[in-house]
Formats: sequence, C-alpha cells, structure tokens
Amino acid sequence: MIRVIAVVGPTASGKSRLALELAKQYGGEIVSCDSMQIYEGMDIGTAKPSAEERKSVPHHMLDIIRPDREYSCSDYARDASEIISQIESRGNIPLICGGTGLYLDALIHGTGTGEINVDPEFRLKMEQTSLMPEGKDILYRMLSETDPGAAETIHKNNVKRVIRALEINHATGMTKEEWDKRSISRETGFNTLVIGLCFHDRNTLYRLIESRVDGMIGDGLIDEVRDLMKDDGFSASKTASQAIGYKELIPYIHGECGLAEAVGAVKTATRQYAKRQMTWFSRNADIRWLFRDSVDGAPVPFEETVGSACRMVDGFLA
RNA sequence: GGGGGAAUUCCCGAGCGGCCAAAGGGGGCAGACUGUAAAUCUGUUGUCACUGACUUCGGUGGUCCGAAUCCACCUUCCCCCA
Repeated sequence: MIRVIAVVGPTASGKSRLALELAKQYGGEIVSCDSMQIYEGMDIGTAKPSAEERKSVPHHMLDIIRPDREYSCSDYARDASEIISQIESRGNIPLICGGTGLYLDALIHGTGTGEINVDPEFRLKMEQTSLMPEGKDILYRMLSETDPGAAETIHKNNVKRVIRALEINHATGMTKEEWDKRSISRETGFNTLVIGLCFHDRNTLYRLIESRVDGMIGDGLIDEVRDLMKDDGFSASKTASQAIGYKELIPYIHGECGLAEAVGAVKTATRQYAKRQMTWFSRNADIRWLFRDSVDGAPVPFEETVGSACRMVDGFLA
C-alpha cells in the first residue's frame, strides 16, 4: 500500500508551510488538496505557494485548469491518485496538503466509481423547477417517491443535494445509499498519516485570517480579481466564481460598495469557512492533531510544530 | 434661536396598548455533508432553579387591570427654518 502523508486544517493555519518543511526533510512532493488552487490565475486569493516555494519542492494539482472550467471532487480523486502513484514510483513521499475536506476523503476513501453520466437536460429541468414558487416542495416530493431514504437524510431546502440524489436515481436507478456504498470504501486505498493543525483559542486563528486577508489586498488581490473578470471565464464557471476573496470583491470593483466593506466581507466569509472546515475535520477520528497555540492562545513557534510533526512522520515511516 | 423626527435585544431593523423575550436580516455558536464543497443546508442565539419565573425596548416619573407601544420632563442624535 502506498504510504502518504496529509496535512490538513482550517485555512491560514500554516498547512502549506508545514508541508513544505516536511517535504524538504523527507524527500516529499506536495499534492495540493484545494478546490480553488487548481485554477490558473487565482494565485493571491487562494494563497497559492509562491514560485520560489514551488521551485524548492515539486508541487502538484496547482494551476491544472482555467477558471472557466468546472471541477469536482471525483475529478480530483482521479487526477490526484494518478499523481500520487507517479510520485511513489519515483521513490518520493506524496505529501497531500490542503483544506478541502471532501476532496481528501474522496481521494482516500473513494473507489473511483463515483461518476455518473449527468444528464444536463435533466439537471437543467430540476434547477428550473427549483426556481418555481413551490419548486422546493415539488423536488422534495419527487425524491420522497423515488428515494425515501435520501429524503429522510436530506433537508428539503438543500436543493443542490436534493437534485443530486434525484440525478443518481435518474441515471443509475439506484438509491443514493446504494450508490454511496459502491463509491465510498471503508478501508483507505492508501496507508495514510493525517496531521491536522488546530487551535485552542479560535481567536488565534481568526487573527491569522484577518492579517492574511489584509496581506492579500496589499499583494494586489483586487487587480487579480479584475484580470479574471476581464476574460469573463471566471464568472462562467460555477466552481471558480465561488472562491472567497473573489466574489466578495466584485461589488467593490463595480463601485457598489466601499473597499473596507468588501474586505470585511472577505474576512467574515473566510472565518465562516474555517469554522466549516473545523467541523468537517473534527469528525475524522484518524487525524493526529497538532495545536498551533497554547491553551492561553499564545502562538506555538513554528519550529516546535515542525518538530512534533517530524516525530509523527518518523513513527509512521519506521 | 424656532420647528420636526428618532432612540428596540451583539449589529441593522420591524413592532406602535394585551396574542412581545419582542418579526426579519446580519453576525456569533453548534451541526450536516462523498460529482458545484472557499459550495449548499440545518438548529440555536436575554438570564435562570427553563412546559415556569425573572430582567430587557435611551433615562426618570406618570396614565391604565395591563406599556417597547400613551403622557410629561430629561439626555443624545438627525433633519428643516433662522
């Protein structure tokens, strides 16, 4: 079984830095696990590793598609596992690094059969239905008939997931539960060490987030967003246009709100995103946690975190 | 100097005599999640000995069986005339 190391955690917790350090020490290659860093031209706002960093250690799954293209977790699972086996065959250690929890799980627990042939017409019809006055109820009623089990788990208002369950049924004739059972494997395809970065005091993280956002603005995020808007493929892709730090700045660029307001929106959205990441990772019992601050909120020196991580890695590789 | 308007729970903002611990939104907190996931969605959000009690709607004092809602004065802010 291929041995891989993963570094996860909420945004701005220091994953990239730790992964880079581990890659240098153990001869690793970094495989990004980030739903937005895959896009070309979205560099500042996604906190993509710098050119120098990328030169010092090989990075993968960065800049793999243009922002006008959509991408999904199953694309990721397919592309990343291909890259991981290449790294392994070179005799290097694959180091997964990123905060997109679903992508990581799809990669590690997926069996690669998670694809169905989505019928675009069907989806369009469903999406249009959802916009109708009683649309949500109509879709939910459909789901209750075709897949009562899924209807029980999925909330009526969660239209995207109701439609997805409907699509599974439409394309495969299976219920969502049956489908999931096929595409998610309990045992991991890899022998994985998952290191998670976390905080005793959430405010420590929130401070890191705020100063990172300020730094991005200083580094020219606004121009980056402007450039992406220019060739418009940005807004054409449903995936890329969801990126935090981009969608919040657009009103400012259009002159619809002040800079301070827009930047504040980016910070808030990032904090909320970090919370969702923590919720997602917190239920993963396999993660070995490393605190980035002490109980009273004082930051733990980075070298100390590296040291702790190295001990975990040593044990794992031994 | 004269006239008018406004002060609501963390924020914005409804309420204008009982059905009000007070709509709605935001934020916070907690959670769900396997082909949009940096997305989408859910619950919760005065206090407590919590199917009940207590304290809240700028302040003080009234009217009333009963007030965030009516009256008087005070404080602050906004607008108009000068």
